[in-house]
Amino acid sequence: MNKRQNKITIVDVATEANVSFGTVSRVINNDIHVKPETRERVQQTMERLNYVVNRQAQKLAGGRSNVIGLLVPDLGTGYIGEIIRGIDSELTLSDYDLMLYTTHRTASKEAGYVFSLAQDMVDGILLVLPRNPVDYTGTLAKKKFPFVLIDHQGTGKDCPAVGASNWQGAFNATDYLIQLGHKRIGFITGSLDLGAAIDRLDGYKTAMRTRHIPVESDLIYEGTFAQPDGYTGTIQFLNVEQPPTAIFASNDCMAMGVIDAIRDHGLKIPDDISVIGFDDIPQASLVRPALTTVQQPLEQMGRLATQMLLEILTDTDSKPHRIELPTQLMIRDSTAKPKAVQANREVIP
Amino acid sequence: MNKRQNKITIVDVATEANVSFGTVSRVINNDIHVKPETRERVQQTMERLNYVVNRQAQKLAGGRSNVIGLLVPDLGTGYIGEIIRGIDSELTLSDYDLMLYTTHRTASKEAGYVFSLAQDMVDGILLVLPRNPVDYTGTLAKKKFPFVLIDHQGTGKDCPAVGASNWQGAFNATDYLIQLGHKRIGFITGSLDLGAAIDRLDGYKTAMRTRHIPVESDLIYEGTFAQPDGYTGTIQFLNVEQPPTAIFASNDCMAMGVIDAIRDHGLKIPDDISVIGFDDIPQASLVRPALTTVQQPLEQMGRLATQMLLEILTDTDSKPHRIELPTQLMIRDSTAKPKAVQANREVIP
DNA sequence: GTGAAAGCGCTAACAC
DNA sequence: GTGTTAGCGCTTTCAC
Repeated sequence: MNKRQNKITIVDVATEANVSFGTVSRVINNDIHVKPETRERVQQTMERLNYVVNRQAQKLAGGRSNVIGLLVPDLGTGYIGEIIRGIDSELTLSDYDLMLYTTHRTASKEAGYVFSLAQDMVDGILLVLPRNPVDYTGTLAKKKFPFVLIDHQGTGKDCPAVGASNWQGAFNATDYLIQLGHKRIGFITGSLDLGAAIDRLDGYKTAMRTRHIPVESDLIYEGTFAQPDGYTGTIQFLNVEQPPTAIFASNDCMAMGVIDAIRDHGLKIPDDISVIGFDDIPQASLVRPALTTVQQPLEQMGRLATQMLLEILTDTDSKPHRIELPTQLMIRDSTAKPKAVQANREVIP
Repeated sequence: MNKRQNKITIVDVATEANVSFGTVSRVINNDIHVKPETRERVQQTMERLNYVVNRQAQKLAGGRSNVIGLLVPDLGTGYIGEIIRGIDSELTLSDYDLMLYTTHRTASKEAGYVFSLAQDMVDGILLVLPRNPVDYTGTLAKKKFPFVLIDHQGTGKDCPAVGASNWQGAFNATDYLIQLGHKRIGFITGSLDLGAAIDRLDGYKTAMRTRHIPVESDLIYEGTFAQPDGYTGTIQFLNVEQPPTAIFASNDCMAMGVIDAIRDHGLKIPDDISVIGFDDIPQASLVRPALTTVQQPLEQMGRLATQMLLEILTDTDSKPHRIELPTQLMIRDSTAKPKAVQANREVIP
C-alpha cells in the first residue's frame, strides 16, 4: 500500500480522491473554498481509508494541536480528582485531548512545565492549585497564551480564574459553631502560602471577632492540608489549659486526622468535641459520624474553568475574568451543642 | 531576536554556539559522536537561551515523542486514581509525559482511541481496565507498538499485562468468612464482562464448594461495580427466606452500598451481618465500622505496568509477560462471627 | 475552487 | 567529529 507502517496521510487520501493534498487539508479544516462534491468525495475517501489526522504535524505546521495541558500539584487526594472529573467531562464534549502533569507539590517545577507546555505542546493550560502563578501569568498573558487558574485567589492580577468562596465558607462554618454555643474553637490552617488557606483562616477570625470572641493563638495550629496535621494539631489543642469544644480543620483530610486524635483520646464526637471540615470530599459523608463540612463545588469548578479556557481558545480576546463559586455548609453528625450548653439547658428552666 | 514568538529552535542554538544544527540535534539525543567541548558549549548555549525541544517536531521527524498515552474507563472512583498515582510517580522518574484519555466506560471508544494514539501521538500506551482489548491487542502486537494492560485478565493472548490475583483474593475472603462460622454468604458480583469480576465470583464459588457449602443462586446478585448495586443487592438478600449472615461485595464501592442498606434496615454491622469488600480503596479504612476487604496493590500495579512499558520502549523486543500481584485480606471491623455461633458458644460449654 | 510550493522544528542518513 | 540534506505530515500562502 504505502511506504511503511500503513500510516495513512493526506497524500494517500489525495491520490485516492484525485485531488491535491492541499484540498484535503482544506476539507480537514472546514475551509469554505471547496466544492461541496469535492468535499464529499474527500470525506468519503478519508473514512474508507480510516484516515486520522496527525496532530503533531498539525501543530507543527502552525495549526492547533487540540491538546490542552493540565497541571496539578498531585494526585493523592480525592480533592484534585473531583476537579479533574469536571475538566474531563467538559473536555469530552469538545475534541480536545488532555495532557496531565504533576508538579508533586514542587513549586519550582511549576513555571518550568508551564513554559515548556506553552512553547509548543498545547493550545491552552489549566492550572489547579498553582503555587506561585506570579512566576508565569505575566509572561503568559503577554504572549496571549490561553490559560485558566483553578482554585487560586490572591494574585492582584486579573487573570482568568475560577475559585470558591473560601472566606465566606469558613465564616459560615465558624458562625454555625458559635451559634451552637461554642466559644473555644480550635482552628487548623492549611498551607499559608496558598490563598485559599489564608482566606479560610481569615473567615474564621472574622466570624470570631464579629461575635466578640477573642481569637487565641494557642487555638490556631498551622498545618499543611495533610492528614497528620489534623492529628498533631488536635493533640496540641487537647493539652492547652482550657481545650476547645470544637475544632475546625481547613480541609477534610486534616479533619480525618482530628477525628482519629479525638478518638484516641477516648473522647466522643460530637458529644465531647465537635469537628468541622472543608471541601466535602466523598469520604466526608462516609465516615462515622458523618462529617459536617463546607462543600466546595469541585467538579463544577473544573467544568467552568474548562469552559472558560475553551472560550478563550475560540475567541482570542475574550476578556479575562475571575469566577467565584459559592461554598455551602453541609451539616451532618460531627457537630453538636457543647456539653456546657446542653447542661445549662437541663438546669436553668 | 528571532522570527516570531520568541521561540528558540535548534537553529538559534546552533548559530549562537557556532555549530551546525545537526550537531545540536546530536547533543540533544546524547549521540556519542560529539566532542566533549562542543557538547559542553552547546549545552550551555541551550541553557542560556532557555531552549526547550519541540516534541511534536521530534516525533514527526521519526524520533520519540516522549509521551505515553493512558486510557482509563473513568475518573469516578478512587480505584483508578490509585493506579494513576503509581503510573505518575514512576513516570516522573523518567522524562515521559502523560496523555490521559477517558473512555467513560464506552467500550466502543476504546479501540478508536488506541489506534488514534498509536498512529502517531504517543510512544506507548497504558490501558487500565480495558473492556475489550481483543479488538486491538492483535493489531498493536503486529505493529510492534508498545502497550501494557493493567488489571485485566482473560484474554488467552499473551500480551504484556499486570493484574492482581483476584481469584485468590476472593477465595481467601470467602474462606475467612466460612471459618468465622458463616454458611449463608451473599455475593455481589462486578460487571461480568470484566475478567476480574469473573475471577472473583469464581474464587467465591470455589471456596464455598471446597468447604462443602452449597452455592445458592439467590445469594448471588449480579452488579456492575457501582455503589447502588450494593444497596439493591442487599435489599434483595434481606428478602430471601433465610437471609445471609455475611455479604461479600466484589468491590469496596458496592460494599459501601451494602453498609447503607443494612443500616437502613436497622441492622448492625458486624453483629447482625458481616460485610467484606474488595480493593481497599482509601475510604475502606475510614468508614465506621472500618471495612474488612481484600487489598489490591493498585499503586504498585500502576508502577509495575509503567516500568514494563518503559522497558519495552527501550528494549524493543523484550518478550511480553504477564505479572500477577498478590492480594491481601485486610481484616478490620466489619466482619465477625455470626450470631448463631456466638450464641452457641455461650450455650454449649 | 484547486494545485503547487514553502516551511514548521526536528531526526537520521550520508558526506567529508 | 561535524556539516549537509532529505524528509516526517501538515498549514498556509500564492498562483492559476
